[in-house]
Amino acid sequence: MSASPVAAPEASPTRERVLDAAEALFARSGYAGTSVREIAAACGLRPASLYNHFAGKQALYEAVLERGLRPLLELLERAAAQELSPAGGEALVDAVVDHLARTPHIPRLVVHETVSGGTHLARVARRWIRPLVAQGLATVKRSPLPSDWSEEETPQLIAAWMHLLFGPFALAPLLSEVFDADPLSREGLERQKTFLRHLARRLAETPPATPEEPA
Amino acid sequence: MSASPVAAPEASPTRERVLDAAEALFARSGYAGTSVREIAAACGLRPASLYNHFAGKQALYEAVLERGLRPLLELLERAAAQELSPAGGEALVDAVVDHLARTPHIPRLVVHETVSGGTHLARVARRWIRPLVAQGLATVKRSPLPSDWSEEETPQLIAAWMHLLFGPFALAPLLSEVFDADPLSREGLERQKTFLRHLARRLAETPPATPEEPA
Amino acid sequence: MSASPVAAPEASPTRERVLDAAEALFARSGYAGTSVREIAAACGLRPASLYNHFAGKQALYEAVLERGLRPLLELLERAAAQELSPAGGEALVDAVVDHLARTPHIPRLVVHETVSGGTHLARVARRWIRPLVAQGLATVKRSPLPSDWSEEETPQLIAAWMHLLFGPFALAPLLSEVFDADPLSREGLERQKTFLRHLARRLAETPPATPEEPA
Amino acid sequence: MSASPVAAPEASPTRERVLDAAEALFARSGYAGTSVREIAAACGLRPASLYNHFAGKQALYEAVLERGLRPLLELLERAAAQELSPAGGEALVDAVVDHLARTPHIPRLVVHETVSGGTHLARVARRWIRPLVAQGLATVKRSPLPSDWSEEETPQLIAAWMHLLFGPFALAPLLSEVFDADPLSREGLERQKTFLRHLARRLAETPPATPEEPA
DNA sequence: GATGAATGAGGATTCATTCAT
DNA sequence: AATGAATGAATCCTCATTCAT
Repeated sequence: MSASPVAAPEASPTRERVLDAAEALFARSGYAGTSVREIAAACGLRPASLYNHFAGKQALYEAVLERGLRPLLELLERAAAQELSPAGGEALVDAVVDHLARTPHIPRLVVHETVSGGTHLARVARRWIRPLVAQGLATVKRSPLPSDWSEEETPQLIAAWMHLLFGPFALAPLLSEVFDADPLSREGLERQKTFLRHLARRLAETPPATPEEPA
Repeated sequence: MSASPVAAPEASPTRERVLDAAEALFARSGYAGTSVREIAAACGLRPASLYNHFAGKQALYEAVLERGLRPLLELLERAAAQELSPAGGEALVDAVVDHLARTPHIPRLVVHETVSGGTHLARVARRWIRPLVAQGLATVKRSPLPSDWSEEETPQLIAAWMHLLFGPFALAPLLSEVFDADPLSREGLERQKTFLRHLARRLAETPPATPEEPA
Repeated sequence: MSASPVAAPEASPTRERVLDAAEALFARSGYAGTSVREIAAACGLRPASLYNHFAGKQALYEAVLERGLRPLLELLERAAAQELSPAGGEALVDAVVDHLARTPHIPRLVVHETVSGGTHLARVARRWIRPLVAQGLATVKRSPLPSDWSEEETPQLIAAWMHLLFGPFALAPLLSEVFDADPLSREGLERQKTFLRHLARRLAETPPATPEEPA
Repeated sequence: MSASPVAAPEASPTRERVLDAAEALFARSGYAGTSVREIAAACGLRPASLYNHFAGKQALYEAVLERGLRPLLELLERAAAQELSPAGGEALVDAVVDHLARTPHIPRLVVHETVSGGTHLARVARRWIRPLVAQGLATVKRSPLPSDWSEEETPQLIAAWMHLLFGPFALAPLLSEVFDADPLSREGLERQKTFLRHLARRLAETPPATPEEPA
């Protein structure tokens, strides 16, 4: 398989090195804020050499996004495929946080892309995320657990979890500055997981009888 | 500056027009992704003219951030100054969402800046947000309402609210694509407020006695 | 007229300087063989400055072609408008040679463009040259002079005159090398005019009764 | 090179394939307008492979010119070697048109090279064409046929035939556009040959007594 | 206050070429 | 003989900025 030049279109030590460097830089500074020169320098090449591996900056960017997003989407797909047991929510939260912690560039990349209204993610969204969300919605509707959440609120709930899961990674620089603690450190992540599990539990439980909120 | 005794030190119709255009573009594409030309075109000027009003792109950017952030910080300051009544959380959520809805560029701008590790926001954070957070933490600690949340979790809680409040604005393009509904439309915002109020209530209430759960 | 920025889209000392330099270089080396740097250097500017006057290399090229072609086409148009007197052919030949001699870059430019199958000239051809040729054909047909030339041969005849008129200018470098005499010098041009007049006379006259010639 | 005793010093199937592709592309777009990549792609190789056959782009170009020019020059040489019979002019015209029609890239290539003042053709001109022209001139002077053409006009006459022979090939794209008929089609070439024979006859014949042209 | 023109620095990309394989 | 990978030089062009007007 090494001999055939056609076989695996993506796999070569250099190619991966380029992808790694590009991933880090795109995650840090976004598409527009990253220059091909920087990427080349970061992986010990000259700019011209990158073009032996990728058709251009845009193609490189999409390859980075593709490579980074696939495992995440697969994780979510696998999760969506299983019925959500009561404890399942917490397990999923843990799994996602653990995954994101292993590829911390990706959530920042995703947020960069999303906040810029990037066309590529829009395509990914349509092809991958929408079915996922659809399945998630279906699952949530079927599951008995949400107590006082109305059906109308489920989109917000799903979006909220997205913000809660991606936000800490994407906004890590600011949070680190504000709270004097690196949220991506081992303890930071552990705390985050504990917190999100706690939150998941609280949201899944039946609320106490609400004493007729006056206002 | 001569007329209004209270207003900002510099204010002129053109200046404001430039700031408006720049705010929209920086919010859409970030600092690196926005060119001075675009800004100039968007407010009917030539690039050279912008330099009659701002020292440069960076200065313009900071002015935009400054102008956009001040009211938000003041809102939070006022909120932090009051004791948090039980219903106060919900009121604050409403107030913040309403404010952000009125300046929807700002949360996107903030997320752009934050995710890029922008140095400017870091400074703002140190000067403005940290004291705010400190005061918030103090208030939360004093307040009787948090039920089963440990002190350790308050930073996460505060950060979580930040994600929940800013996320929907920042990631609006993706959410719109995924949920087939514009989260920044009137109904979208109303739904979001309802949801967040609901969430605030749930988080503030004492949880039912959770019998088991060993870990 | 100087004050209004809209009035004359083409006219400014610098712009003309750029067009002059570009015309000479494009004529010498063709579109692909001429770099923006060379053009800039040839008119005492930096490359970036050219973009204050032209949208890009292609636009500059088309402006050169436009500017150079218009007078030539107008000359031909005026000529085509008049009936072709017997001596008219010779006068036209003289006029065209004189015109081309005054703008010797243009025929080379045209040949460059033509031999490259340039898309721009194709458009010009359709819009300008075709009607000209049509009119020329009509005139020729109406005129009594062609003696033994058949109607079928008129396209060839017209094309031949084109080659005879443009060729000496376009291929001047080679001819100069081969004949040890600059065809674009004063005497060269005079000789060329004499020759073409002679040729025109010979082609217009009725041939002597060709006795034999079987095939 | 081993098999054929007479043939070119270097010849290999691949080499010829490369030359073919290069000839077509150089003829279409000129030297500067043709990239090594294009040539390689056109003959199913990678750019690097070309360097196994040619020292570089320039060498490849010269090989193309060499290969294309040699038969043409030999044809002219043979023609020049014979006394020019009265009908010889027409026969030569036919022979040249037939030859050019068989290698239509070459005239375009020559025009490209010539109009660019290419250094290579200049060398070829000095080494090959000048002697040819010299011999042609000598022949013409000796020959009784030109009637009213003065000796001074012979260079123009020779150049004119060059324009008439090469022009239709080189400018084929434009002519095709203008006359709505492909001059390189079979009928087009036939018509061109007829026309040029006609022209040659007319130029060779003694003109009728010119009635003292007044103007 | 507005701008046309100029520009140094840098943008992405293509070029012809080399070399180890 | 063929090529993947690397690269210096050059490509066109955009950038933010300045300055005289």
